[in-house]
Amino acid sequence: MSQPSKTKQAVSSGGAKRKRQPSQVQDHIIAERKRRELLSQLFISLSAIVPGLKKIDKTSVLGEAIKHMKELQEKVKVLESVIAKRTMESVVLVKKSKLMVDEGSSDNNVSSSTTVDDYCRSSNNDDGDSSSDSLPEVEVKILGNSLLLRVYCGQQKDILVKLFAEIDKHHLSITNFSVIPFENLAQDITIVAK
Amino acid sequence: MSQPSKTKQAVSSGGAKRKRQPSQVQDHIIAERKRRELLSQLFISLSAIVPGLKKIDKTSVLGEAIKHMKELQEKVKVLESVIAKRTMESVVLVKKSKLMVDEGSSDNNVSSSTTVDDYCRSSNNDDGDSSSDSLPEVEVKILGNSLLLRVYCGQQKDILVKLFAEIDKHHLSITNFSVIPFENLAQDITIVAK
DNA sequence: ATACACACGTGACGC
DNA sequence: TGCGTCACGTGTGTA
Repeated sequence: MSQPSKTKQAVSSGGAKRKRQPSQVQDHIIAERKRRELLSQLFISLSAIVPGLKKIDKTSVLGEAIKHMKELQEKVKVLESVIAKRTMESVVLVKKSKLMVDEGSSDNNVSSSTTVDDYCRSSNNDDGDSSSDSLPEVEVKILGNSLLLRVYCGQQKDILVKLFAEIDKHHLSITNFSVIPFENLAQDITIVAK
Repeated sequence: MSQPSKTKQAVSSGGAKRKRQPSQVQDHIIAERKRRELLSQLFISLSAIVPGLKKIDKTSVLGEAIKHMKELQEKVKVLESVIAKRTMESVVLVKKSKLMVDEGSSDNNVSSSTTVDDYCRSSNNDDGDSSSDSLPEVEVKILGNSLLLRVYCGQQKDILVKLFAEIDKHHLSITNFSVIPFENLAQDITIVAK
């Protein structure tokens, strides 16, 4: 710690520069020291959360932090898009299931790309059952070129025509069919088509 | 640019300090300058990718960068777990609806079912679960004092009598009954009793 | 010893 | 005016 103590009290002439008093200089030193210490600690904290850090240079830490941050942002973007796509599929599914129930009859020209696995996913809820509000339950099985469709739903009257329309839209012919009422509240529909 | 030119060639005695030659001092200055410039640029780059930055202090930039990086990592973690859960559900679902697709008859009546094949394959060679041994699938729903029993199984002839015996054992009377064959290999039995 | 990295004190600029 | 921030040159330690 050198204290040059250049107490230069300039006169009022040309290139004069006011010198601070020693106490202020000391304050300045202390403040700067504190600032540096804070910065160093931040660097340490940063290097702690950046994974796979070979060098602990400030430059390396900053560079790797930037790189990793960009990767993270890109990753978040991708993951969010994946989730969005997933939920989108789910929504499409629910929509497809709902169109059997609702009389809204929205435009359903999605018959090209939606495959049977979509139907399978449509009955996805939590593993525990117990939530009877998510009717109808739809289940699809495939064996050879036959398709078994089972629908458990409430007692809407128009659900059968919608189901048949949907089946017909996929150019399937029904080979077996059964509808069983359940306590005047629900019904279990089983269809085999090929 | 001051050149003190303190060429102090110390002797080998006590507190001697070797002084560099002027060119080396200059190199040192230049090198340090370059290092600082690089660091500043890194700070700028960092502040560019950290969103919502009010202050552009070095400390603030570092602090916000750390904060944001932690948030990103946590977000990635959550999103990945969500996706894992989603795909898990998907696999469980497909597994639950054990549709068995034989790769031979890919007659495409049932619209393109390639994704179904994929899912089935990926879920079938899972653990050593003998695929068709988990039949029959049994599902029971209870509504009021009625009971809906659905059995999906192979074409055993004795399963019906066993089912009826079981139902009779619980003093239930069958009010509705349906058995639907499925491709000469399986059958879907639906019973309502009360 | 060459090269790099760091912390320090210090002058300067802006609010 | 003072307080906070920055960049600079420099000394020192380490590989």
